[in-house]
Amino acid sequence: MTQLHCEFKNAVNTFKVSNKKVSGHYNMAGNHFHNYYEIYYLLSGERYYFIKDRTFYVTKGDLIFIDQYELHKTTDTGVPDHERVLIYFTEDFIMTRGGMLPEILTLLFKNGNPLVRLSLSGRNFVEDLFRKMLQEAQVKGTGYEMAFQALLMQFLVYMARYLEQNQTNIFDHPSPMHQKVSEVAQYINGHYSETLTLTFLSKRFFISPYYLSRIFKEVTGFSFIEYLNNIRIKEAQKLLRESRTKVITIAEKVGFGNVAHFGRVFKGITGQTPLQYRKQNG
DNA sequence: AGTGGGAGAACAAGATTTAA
DNA sequence: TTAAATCTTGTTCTCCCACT
Repeated sequence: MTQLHCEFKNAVNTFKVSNKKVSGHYNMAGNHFHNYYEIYYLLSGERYYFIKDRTFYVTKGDLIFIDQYELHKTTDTGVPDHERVLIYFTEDFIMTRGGMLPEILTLLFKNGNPLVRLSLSGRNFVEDLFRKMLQEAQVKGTGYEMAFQALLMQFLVYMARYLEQNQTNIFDHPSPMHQKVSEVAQYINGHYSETLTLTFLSKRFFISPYYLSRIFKEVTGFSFIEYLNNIRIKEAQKLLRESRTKVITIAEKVGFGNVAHFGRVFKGITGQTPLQYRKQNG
């Protein structure tokens, strides 16, 4: 496994670009939603990418745009070896100029279709930009942050125009199993504030709980409880940021029976207590 | 010092996940 | 599919901190 990894960070804005070649099979671990925009580009190999409530089959030359706070995870397709480019950036990193930027970000990241399958010329163009970005981030010459920002802008504008000209395809679920799990995930997204158990869902979707548990993990990369908790904590974070609601009330609103448990899960996922999070982000 | 919101530890009961 | 292993959750109790 080879890896190049560059990061720039201060209090206000952040970007990060990395290039990773993975030999064999790999399933990611760690943070599964964050306040960065994320761009994932597959140089070679194939992956499944689960985003929010459905799985995309990603192959060489595909781009994925992941919005802020969107739950996501890549999983193995069974085919070994892949190489990808990953770019993260915060809104502040790029929002320093006016123009069309908010519209472009909306078009690319909030259009309901995270997967873009590029033409050959499109691939050449973006791969060239990615190479330059990686080089800037690696060499860190004078003004490299600005240079990186300019390259990122160029990429975003190119993609916005690309999407305007090319019909965005609606991609099929990779298999009926993926579709079934996607339905369950959609249900969870709509009902996380209620009491949800695997048994309840398995009855509602006519699958045995054991089987559901297994395919859910296989498709999403999350166990049922992990997924549910991530959705709940994501919403709790939003409430902590955007309201003054008491922690105990937030815990109830997002579906936790008691605060003690809410606090435990919150810390497990974010590494912070709810109030620490509010202090930092509220 | 008293009060209330919040964090967290320990434990038992129950639910989920895994291996066969 | 099942049983066993493991993890999750609710309860309760203690401690901490800010405020009065």
